[in-house]
Amino acid sequence: MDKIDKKIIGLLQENARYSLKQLAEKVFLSSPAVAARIERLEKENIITGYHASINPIKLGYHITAFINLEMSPTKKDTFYPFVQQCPNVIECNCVTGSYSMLIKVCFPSTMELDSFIGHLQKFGTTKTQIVFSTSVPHRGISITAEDVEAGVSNL
Amino acid sequence: MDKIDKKIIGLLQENARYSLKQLAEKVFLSSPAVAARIERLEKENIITGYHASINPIKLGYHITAFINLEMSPTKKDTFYPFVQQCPNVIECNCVTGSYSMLIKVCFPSTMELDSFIGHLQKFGTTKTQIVFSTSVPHRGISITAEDVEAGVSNL
DNA sequence: GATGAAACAGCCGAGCT
DNA sequence: AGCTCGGCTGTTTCATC
Repeated sequence: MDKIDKKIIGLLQENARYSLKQLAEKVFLSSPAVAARIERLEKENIITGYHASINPIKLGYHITAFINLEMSPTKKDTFYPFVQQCPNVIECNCVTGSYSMLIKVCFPSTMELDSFIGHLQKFGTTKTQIVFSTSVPHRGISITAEDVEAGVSNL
Repeated sequence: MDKIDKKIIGLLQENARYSLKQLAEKVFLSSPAVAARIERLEKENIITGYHASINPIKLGYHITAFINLEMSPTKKDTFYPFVQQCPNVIECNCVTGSYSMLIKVCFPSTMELDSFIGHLQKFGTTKTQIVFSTSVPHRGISITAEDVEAGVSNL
């Protein structure tokens, strides 16, 4: 895991559809060398996937919200399969604090969100925050050369 | 925006590095036809990008947390550039409720997180939730044929 | 990790439905 | 208008060094 690996990762975070040749030019290596590095990064589970980002609003999903759910741990066995299969769940984390699950969801309107929260009552009590605007859209952790040298962020 | 477009979007969400030919086979179209559709979806800002997902832990970022920040709106002008340039900020949303900003961050350890929260005090009061585990990793809104027909999620 | 050849995929134009 | 088919170009992959 050297500087070139990090550069490749950075480039693939920027645009996962760069061709091997394009990547090779940018890191001053040959295409086969880049291909081998990417294969290794995938095998080591450093790169876990390549995903298209889509605009939920253009698909009619106008409401994004974060739901904090206070749930007794005994309910996990039914809760986890539920959130995993629910297409409106964008992300779900188990977090510290009394509101133990933090769930990010997307819905066409507040009506469907309301209905979803209703279903969540089965699992525990909820506290919902609807997003107004997004100043930083979801992105990967940045791994530029500066960060590497500094070890931590440039606070 | 028909069923085939949605299928293509779904496939690119699953793996953004599928070749045009692979996509073409899966949707029973020719590669040029798929290329034209993708170009259109990008131009219409339905597809906003293609990004590699990486495992933060493998890069030494062991702590992920959500920070709720209660901030007076007058501080936005300095806060927005700050979070946008900070590489540890994975996502930042303006949300309803008294804790107006919800910030997702990644740090090597709790030490750096603590230091970051210290800096945030300039902007307002914070409430932090550290992530223990992730039951649903960040994913795009799913747009399968079933969803399209149902209009909403299969609750 | 580089190079060169062969296989493969992508691109552009013409013709079709 | 949008799709397919053909050929040319560019890209990936494999063998060799």
